[in-house]
Amino acid sequence: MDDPLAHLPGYALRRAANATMAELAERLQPIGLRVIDASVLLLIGNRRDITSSRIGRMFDIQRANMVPLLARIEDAGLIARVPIDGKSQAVVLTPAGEAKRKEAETITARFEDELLARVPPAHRDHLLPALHALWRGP
Amino acid sequence: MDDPLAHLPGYALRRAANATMAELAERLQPIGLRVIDASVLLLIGNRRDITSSRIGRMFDIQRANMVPLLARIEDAGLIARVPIDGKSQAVVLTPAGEAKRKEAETITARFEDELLARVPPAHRDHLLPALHALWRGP
DNA sequence: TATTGTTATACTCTATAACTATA
DNA sequence: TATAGTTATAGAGTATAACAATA
Repeated sequence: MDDPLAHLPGYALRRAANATMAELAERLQPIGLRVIDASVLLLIGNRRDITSSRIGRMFDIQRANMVPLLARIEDAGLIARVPIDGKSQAVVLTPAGEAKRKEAETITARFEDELLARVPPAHRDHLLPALHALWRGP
Repeated sequence: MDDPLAHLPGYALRRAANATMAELAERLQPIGLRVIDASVLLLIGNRRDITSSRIGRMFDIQRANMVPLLARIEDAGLIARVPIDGKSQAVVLTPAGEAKRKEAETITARFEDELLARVPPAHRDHLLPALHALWRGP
């Protein structure tokens, strides 16, 4: 396609992220999860002290936008709320949520393995450190 | 923040892409461009034969979604349409568009340099090849 | 005073279907 | 028959402001 922007790392980064996320979305669709849903289930895991605000902070999602997100996952029966104190509530997995988390884990683990396998061996071990430098700083 | 998903390449890829694109958007805001606007101006360059459909194909944007995108850039006086035949029209830069393209080029070139500089030297030369393998295949 | 959870709202980005006109 | 350009629309994702209740 002769893309004159292909040599730009920021551009290639966005294209690679878009392509891989679209593929992961496809693989999660059969179990009824979006990418962000699977991320939330994996993040919660067996913790019983994680709040909506904290999930939002981890994923850089505004508190306000967590409301419909968690509501949808809750309506699917995958999470429940457990009061911590008068104003905070833990978000925890239901049994169905834990089962779904395991499915999501299988799919994403396989997907991440395949992603790495696509990177030529000479570059493979450099990908994650390079991405972390761009995302989280040095 | 102790992110249990940080070791996943796909997750790190998305986070790195989001962070860098947000930063580029900030840098382009002073000259009134979005990231996609700058990409379009850079892609057109001095070509006089590129169509809306072709830009869409290059960037994986649906034809239908190119309409409001180009309309906005056209309303800003940066591009014009030149008929190729009865059904196709070239999208070309106006003089103002060419001036804006130069500004965008300066900003993005500097930004891309800085991005690479953030990657530790040992990993730097591996980033682009690794991203290309994920995006465009082997 | 700061934080949690929430409502409401608006804007961007993306996906799909359908239509007209031309190659 | 395939492609270009367009309209309309719906679904996501994201950002901001505001509010009540609690720490």
